[in-house]
Amino acid sequence: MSELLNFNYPPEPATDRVTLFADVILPLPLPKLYTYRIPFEMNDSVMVGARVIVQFGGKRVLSCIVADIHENAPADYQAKYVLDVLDDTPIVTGPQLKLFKWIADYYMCTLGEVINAGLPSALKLSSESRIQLHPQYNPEEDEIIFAPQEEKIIFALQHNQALTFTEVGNLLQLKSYHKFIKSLIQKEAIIIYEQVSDKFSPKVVKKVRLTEHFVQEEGMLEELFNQLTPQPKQLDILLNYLQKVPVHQDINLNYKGLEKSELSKNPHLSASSINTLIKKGVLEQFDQIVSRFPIDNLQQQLPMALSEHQLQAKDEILGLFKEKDTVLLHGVTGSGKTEVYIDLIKHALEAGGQVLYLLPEIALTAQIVTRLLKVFGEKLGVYHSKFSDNERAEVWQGILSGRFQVVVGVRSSIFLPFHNLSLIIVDEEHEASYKQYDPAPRYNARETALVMANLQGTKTLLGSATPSIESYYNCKTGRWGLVTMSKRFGQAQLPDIELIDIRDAQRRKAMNSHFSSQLLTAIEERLQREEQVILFQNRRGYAPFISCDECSWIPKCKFCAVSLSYHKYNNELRCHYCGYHERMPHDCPACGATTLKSMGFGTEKVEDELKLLLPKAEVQRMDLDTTKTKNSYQQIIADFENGKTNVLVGTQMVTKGLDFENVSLVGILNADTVINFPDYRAHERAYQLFVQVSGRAGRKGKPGTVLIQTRDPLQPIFRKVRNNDYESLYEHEIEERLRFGYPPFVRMIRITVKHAEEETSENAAIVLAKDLVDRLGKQQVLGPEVPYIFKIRNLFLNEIHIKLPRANTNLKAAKDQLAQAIFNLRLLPVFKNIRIVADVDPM
DNA sequence: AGCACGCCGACT
DNA sequence: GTCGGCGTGCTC
Repeated sequence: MSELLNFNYPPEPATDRVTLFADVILPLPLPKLYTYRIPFEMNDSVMVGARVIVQFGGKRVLSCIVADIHENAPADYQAKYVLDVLDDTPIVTGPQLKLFKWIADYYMCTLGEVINAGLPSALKLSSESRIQLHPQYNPEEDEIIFAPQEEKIIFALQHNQALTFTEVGNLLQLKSYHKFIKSLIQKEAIIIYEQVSDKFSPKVVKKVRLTEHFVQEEGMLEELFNQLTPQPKQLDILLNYLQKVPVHQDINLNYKGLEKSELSKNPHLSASSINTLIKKGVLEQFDQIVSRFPIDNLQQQLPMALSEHQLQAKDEILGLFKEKDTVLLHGVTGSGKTEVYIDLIKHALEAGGQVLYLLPEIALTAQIVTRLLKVFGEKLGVYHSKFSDNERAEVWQGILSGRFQVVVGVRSSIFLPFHNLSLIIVDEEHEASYKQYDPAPRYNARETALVMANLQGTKTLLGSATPSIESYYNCKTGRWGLVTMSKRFGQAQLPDIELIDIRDAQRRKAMNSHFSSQLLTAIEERLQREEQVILFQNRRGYAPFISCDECSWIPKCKFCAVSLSYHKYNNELRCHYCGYHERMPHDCPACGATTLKSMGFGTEKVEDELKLLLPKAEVQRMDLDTTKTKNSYQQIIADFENGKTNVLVGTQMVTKGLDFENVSLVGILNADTVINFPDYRAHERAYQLFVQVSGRAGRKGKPGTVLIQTRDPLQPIFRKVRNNDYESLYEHEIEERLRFGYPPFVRMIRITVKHAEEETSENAAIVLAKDLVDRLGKQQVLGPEVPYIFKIRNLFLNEIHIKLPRANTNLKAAKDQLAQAIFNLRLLPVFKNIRIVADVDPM
């Protein structure tokens, strides 16, 4: 859809007496809604939740969402007119608008930012200013004197319908081309118009079918055969068509027709003879909108019958849903939670509602999608960040039209236009990736899901083998229901977990670089038995930093306060915070020595060394660097699945959702970096990570082994992981959180103050913190403090933490105070350019 | 977020 | 004298 839009919309004569105004959400980080006047003839077509086109500012034309329609004329300004309506039904539903509002309020961002994150950009419209020749301008007759540049533009416009501003710039090889455009407009040789194009285009296939009267009327087909006998090629096509579309068996099959490409891919049948048949009126061509999610070759399959434990869990969940809105399913890895979900989804669908099944990015794999497609077929929509924009828009429209009733998706699928949810599932509920950190909205999809469930009066099921402390606390206090599955599915047993003391191994000279001989031997054994191994190292790249042996020089990022990581495959030093990279120097830039040594180790080094130590092993690495291209992830998984690789080395990525039957050993190369992370959640995370990785070992009959290398084998967390003792982890953690005042006992807001000058950043943080103490009380404000990484992208950081007791706090009031304090700070001229980010419930 | 307006340095 | 740098402020 594209159309010319008149700039100054002329109001039509009043045919309808009511003057309506629309408050719209612009897709910009603006704090409030903007009010536009609805032209009378659009009174009936403008709807809340539909997109309209408006002019915003001097020339920008934007599409935006109507949030409200009313009759209150703005008192202090003249409202511009709504230019056009894009949708004949709302694309944002009522409950969604309420949810967006909640997100904006709770996470302290603007509605525009929520819309921006939520809408696939194919549903957002882009406008680009274009120029074209003035309709009244006649180059032959009108004698206007042009500058040479202007002549160039006119010439170009005589050969092109229109030019965008950028194109004009390129044409003239000039940045300052606006004056020529301005002058041409004055001379009435050109006009400017805004083209707004709707980028969403459903996928269309060309199909053909027999013209109706050949199938409707008796004997017509025989006659057609006779007619076509002299043209063997055309007859061939007809026979081919009838073979693939057996009209004689069922007349209705003809209606669906056959893809044109399906016919022409047969080398004997040429496209031209197909076209001849179309011209003759034997066949007719038509377009059909098709799904971008083909489910061909997938047989609908009934889900496996639930085991006794699964049935029991399901019944418990349904029982608890009668009294609680939220239930946590705590099931050990391999206990078969997914089957329970599938069963519950079926149950919810039968009740006639929609279902949202949330998964973290790395857990949403082809494996799980295939499994769900087999059960739910065309009813299933998949929403993944790797999908193209059109595909995402298609899921959006598919939910609105009722085509998709189940959606499996990542964090951002919480924004989809559901209107009739009957169940939300949040799997791997503890995952930190449900929280978006940058940019705004800094929302947590798990929390947002609970709010959405509440808005739509439905239930939420959270699932995890290692629940977050906060969620478990909610169960303990009785707010949520808790269902536990403690048995692994089938004969699968929990893996045997062993610790390897690195220090001891070093003393005994039993370390081969980063591998203990125990781990190496174990890997070799598996290779001999043709079993597979997963190795986990929580760091990508080759080495986290390098250092000169002579002078101890360490390369640092120019823009961030971090050392550069060494990536061997492209011989680069790279900053993991801003992406800055440079070539690895040959010798030390500080002292000239050729003694640069890599320190520490990442996945790349593990892969490298393992290949040297075990030359026979097929080693593959899976981390951010090896999964950048579109299909690389699937390829790595496929190679591992069919046994082409024996050892998979990777980061977090290898810990989630992958089920490989042949993996009998999992190795954790350095557990200490995970445990000693400076954060109140470090132990919780470490426990989750170790349990999740361990879960990859030994499925279906074979008990697996997990080897953990550590310098501190007495660290209590290992005992808890070995004994699968979540309760004891929880008891310990919740006590600490109560004692030191952390969630779930307080709500935290992290405020980051950023400025290019170290001192200004610090001063602003001090002033802000002081103001916050006055407003909220001394107990509630911590800091400011300089974070461990004190500079990112050339901005110096300072942090303030606000802790609001969960009980007896007016959260809204506190956030208003915070917003006020930030606003006031900016009023001071020194702090004009200060950037402040508030992160509610940071992870 | 853009995009205009506005006030200071290096060029025809 | 102009071009063009980006600081600041507004957009219904």
